[in-house]
Amino acid sequence: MALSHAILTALLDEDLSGYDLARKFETSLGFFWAASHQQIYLELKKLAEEGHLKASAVEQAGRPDKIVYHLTKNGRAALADWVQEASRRKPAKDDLYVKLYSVGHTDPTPVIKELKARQQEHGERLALYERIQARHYADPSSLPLQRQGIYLALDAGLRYERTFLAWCEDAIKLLERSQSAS
Amino acid sequence: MALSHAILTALLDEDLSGYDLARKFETSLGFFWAASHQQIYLELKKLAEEGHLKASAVEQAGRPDKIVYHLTKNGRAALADWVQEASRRKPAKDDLYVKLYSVGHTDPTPVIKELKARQQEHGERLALYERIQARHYADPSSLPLQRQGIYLALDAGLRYERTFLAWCEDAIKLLERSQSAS
DNA sequence: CGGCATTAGGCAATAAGTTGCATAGCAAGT
DNA sequence: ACTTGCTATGCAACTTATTGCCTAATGCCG
Repeated sequence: MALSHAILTALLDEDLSGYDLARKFETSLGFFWAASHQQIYLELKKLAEEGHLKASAVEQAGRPDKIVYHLTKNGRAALADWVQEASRRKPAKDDLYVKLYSVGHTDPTPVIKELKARQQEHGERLALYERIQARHYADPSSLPLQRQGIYLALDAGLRYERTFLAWCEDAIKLLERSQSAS
Repeated sequence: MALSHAILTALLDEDLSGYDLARKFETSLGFFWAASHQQIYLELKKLAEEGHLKASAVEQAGRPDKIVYHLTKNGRAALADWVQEASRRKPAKDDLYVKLYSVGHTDPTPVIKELKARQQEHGERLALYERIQARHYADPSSLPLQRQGIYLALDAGLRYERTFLAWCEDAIKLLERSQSAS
């Protein structure tokens, strides 16, 4: 229901092969909607069957042939419908929060360890977002409309990572304090 | 893989029936890991079969009988193992961000509309978190260890909602500005 | 008594996502 | 000749989650 729409969205800009899409989903749209190549190839097949995409085989010299997908009028309409549908907030579904609930019952050390690992991980992600922003979205008000949406998504990512990191730090402090107190 | 652990976590505190758990997942842990009653009953069955939980039928007067689940030593160990495992960040997987990528290609009006709806929704959620915090977690440093983890999860929720709302406001501003400019 | 909400539990079909594996062409290095 | 790595596509099995539906006991309201 949703990866399919992400794929249609990615194909608004340009025709792409499954392989191209898989790489695109490692960055950009993939920051917000991750997908494996297996899943992508499967969805592409379905979308082509449903008439949302048109597949065309492209012979290549020097590398394997590929199948390039093009968004049809049909697909464009389906995407527009989906954009119009209201969507709801989703719970975070992050293991970390669940683990916090066990803190009083078991040793908090592994949770602290994980918080520190997350600090690292989210710090790296923040740095990545910051590089992208500095390189491509430094001046948001001068951006063409097509880039403004992406800028906003990136901005949401930046704010999220910063908030998470600040929380992380405080969480570690609190847990370490009560650990040494006991 | 994960709801099962959330259930085990919820049963650390007290023995509960499937029905009780389903209600618990409407708040508290459910803020971070949502689950329907169908899914919960299914997981409970599996967990009991695997020996992580012990099921006991309880006859009730004045209401239907129920099955109460108790965390076994086995289940407690499995949970401890899981807490020790490292977990990774998850992409947001929020439709809204995907929709932003389509902004330059279709009319941004529905996206603005959705942003406003989200403002409402996240505002309500924030208010709920704030009520809970004021009522139960007003003074974090004096909290017993068992409540500190929950406090931290709640705090993460509070910060997330505030960050999201601030972003929402700016996003609406930007999109409305470029809409009127075109 | 009838209807409705609450408590309590469940099944079946489908959708979505993950994991592991397989195939194959071609280029470049050793 | 052999291996490594990138490009390119896919299947199968499994887990996880969603959706829609169902049964049944009881309490309460009118």
